[in-house]
Parts: sequence; C-alpha cells; structure tokens
Amino acid sequence: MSVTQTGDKAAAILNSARVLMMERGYNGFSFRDVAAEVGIKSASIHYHYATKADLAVATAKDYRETLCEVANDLTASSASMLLSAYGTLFVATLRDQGGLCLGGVLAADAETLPEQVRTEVIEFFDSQYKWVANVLRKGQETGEIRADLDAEAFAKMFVSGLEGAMMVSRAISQPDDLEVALETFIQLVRA
Amino acid sequence: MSVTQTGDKAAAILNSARVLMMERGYNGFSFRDVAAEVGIKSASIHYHYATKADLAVATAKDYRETLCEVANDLTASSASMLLSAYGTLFVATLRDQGGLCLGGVLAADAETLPEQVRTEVIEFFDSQYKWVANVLRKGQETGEIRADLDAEAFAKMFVSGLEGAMMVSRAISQPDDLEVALETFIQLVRA
DNA sequence: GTCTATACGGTGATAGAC
DNA sequence: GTCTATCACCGTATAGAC
Repeated sequence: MSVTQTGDKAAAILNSARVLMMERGYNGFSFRDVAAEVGIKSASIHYHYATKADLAVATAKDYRETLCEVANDLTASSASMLLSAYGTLFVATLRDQGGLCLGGVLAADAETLPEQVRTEVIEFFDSQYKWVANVLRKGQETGEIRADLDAEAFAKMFVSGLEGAMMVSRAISQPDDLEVALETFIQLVRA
Repeated sequence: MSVTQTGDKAAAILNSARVLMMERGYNGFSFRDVAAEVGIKSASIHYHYATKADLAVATAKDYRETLCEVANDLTASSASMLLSAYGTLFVATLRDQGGLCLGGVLAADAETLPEQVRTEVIEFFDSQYKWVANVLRKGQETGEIRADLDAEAFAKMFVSGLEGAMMVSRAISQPDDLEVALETFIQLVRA
C-alpha cells in the first residue's frame, strides 16, 4: 500500500542513474551498472523505464526540479553571498560525491545524446541562467553588483564557467581549483 | 621517399581522430569511424597506433603542442586584447568546426579515460594556465589588468570557464553564448 | 602496410515463464 | 515486478595471409 506515486524501486533506479551519470556521463553508465546497485537484473529496469533515454530524461528532470527548489530556498545577506551559496552547491557536489553537475555532464555528451535528453539539457540551463540573472539584477538595484554588467551575459558566463571549472578541476585532480574559480567570480561581480 | 617522420597515413589518422574526438569525445569515436574517414580498415590503424589509448595520447600531445605554438605566436596591442585573441581561438573552433577544445572534451571524459591519456590532460591544462597567467602578470605590470587579481586564480577560471562555456553553448545550440562569455571575461579583467 | 577473419566482451532491448 | 534466456549489434584487439 504505497502512497508515493513512484515506487521505491523506481526511485532507487533514478537515484542510482543520477549518481552514475554525474560520475561517468550518459555513455559511461549502463543498465547493468544500475541494476547491480539497486539489486535487480538489468532487464527489470525496462519495466520502470522503457529505454535508456527515458531513464535519462526522468533523471535530468528530477535533478533540475530539485536544484531549482534548493536554489530558491537559499538565503543570504546579499546578492553576491547568494551567488556564492549557489556556487557552493557545485563545490559540495564535487567534494562530497566526486561527481559533476548532471547538466554539465550531459552538456559534454550532447552530441551523442538522444534528442529528448538534449531537450532536457536546454531546459536545465534555461532555468539556471534565469535564476542567476534574477539574483544579479536585484543586486544591481541595491548597488551591490557592478552596474555595468549585463546580467544575462554574466549569468551565462557564471553558470557555464562553474560547469567548466568543475569538470577541469576534477580531471586534473585539483578539486580546490573549483573553489578558487568560484571566489574569483564573486570577487569580480562586486561593485 | 618521405622526409617526415610520421607518414601521411599516420598523420591522417591523427587528424581524423582529433576532429572526431573534438566532436564526440574519447568514448564517442571508434577505430571504425577513423578508418572510414581515412580510407582503410580499422585493423590497419593498429599498425600505426597499437591501442586506442596510444592514439588518443598522440592526438592530445600534438594538439597541445600546436595550441601552445599558436598561442605564443599571437600578437596584440595589449594584454586584454591578447587574452581576447586567445579566446577567439576557442570561438573559431566551435564556429568553424562545431567541435570543442580537445582538452575540455577529454576533461569531461576523465573518469573513463586510460591513465596515460588523463596524464596528457593534466599537461594540457598546466600549459594553458601558465600561458594565461603569464599574460595577466605582464598586463598587471603595465597597469592594464586589475592589480587586485590573483593571476593564477584568474587563469584557472578563464581557461576552464571558456571550456565550460564552449561545451554548454554548443549543447544548447547557442554558439554565440561563447563569445558573450569571452567578452564578459575580458570586460571584468580590465583595470 | 593493408587486408580478411575472428575472438571476446559489453551494450540496450525483447520474449516469455513465474 | 522480476526473472532467465537470448538477440543483434558494436567495440577493441589479434592472427595470419598477401
């Protein structure tokens, strides 16, 4: 008598897929990997998610919605502190999980992605760009953020820049570089 | 009577591997893809490069050396213009080839990369960070670049940020976003 | 140097029993 | 819902003829 709409197994599959994709990308994880983690056989996953693309879309959608909620719940004493807190979400993901942002990982795989998954990637960055640009505009109203910045332009640079810093710092085994990049971004945005 | 050390076929294979990897990553291209482009069979590639890892290492090394040469040959009237010219190399690659920087692509695949290839990725970013940091320090001496910036920190943010912007802008089919990000970087670095 | 043939493992996906 | 069994690929890599 489950009350939740998605069963425990479906949620476990989603979670496992998310972690694996954040580590190894869309082409770097398999149904068999997920099955082994969840404790079922790979054929059983198709019952919950018909295709790999379906699983990836569901995972990405869930990830985006969760991140949007978390971002909207962030509180800080100023716009730049809010941006810093947002960036710290990325820092924490890399430090605690050793994984990248799912949006960034899928962006890297974009050229080999099923169309439906790529559509989700577009929605992901749309949502993040909007959130950051909104914070920036408010900070400009209070005079805290440089007025000569184009909020939309900086938002794109900031989000995609964090993705790149995350990716590269992990690749060269210098995870602290991500934090350095974040701090530099914050330094530059202040009026 | 070839005078070059690497034969025409070896060079053609290297070139094809480079283009394919810049588009689809290490796991996204196969010996069969390269073979089809070069006009031989996939088994023949092993004669020139014993394993896929060997081919990738050779490709990455060649890419790094070439990029270092190109960067060192860049001329500009100021440090920020030099950084802009450097960034325009990335813009041109995305616009003309539709491909990413090989360093960035391999960074994204880092977790599934053979060790020797990953070592090359580290060398790649070492070299790029050094080049950019050097330009920045010179610009700070002339007073053109913000003196309160840490050259090494900005170099890391700039290079890895460009990689991310390149990756994301391609993924969301907004290639012009890369140029926007580059211009914002340049704007922020000026004193 | 390049070929054909092949070994061998991994992949997503399906059919049908339970 | 999950299983076993199986399929039709595709991947790297090797052996040996030419």
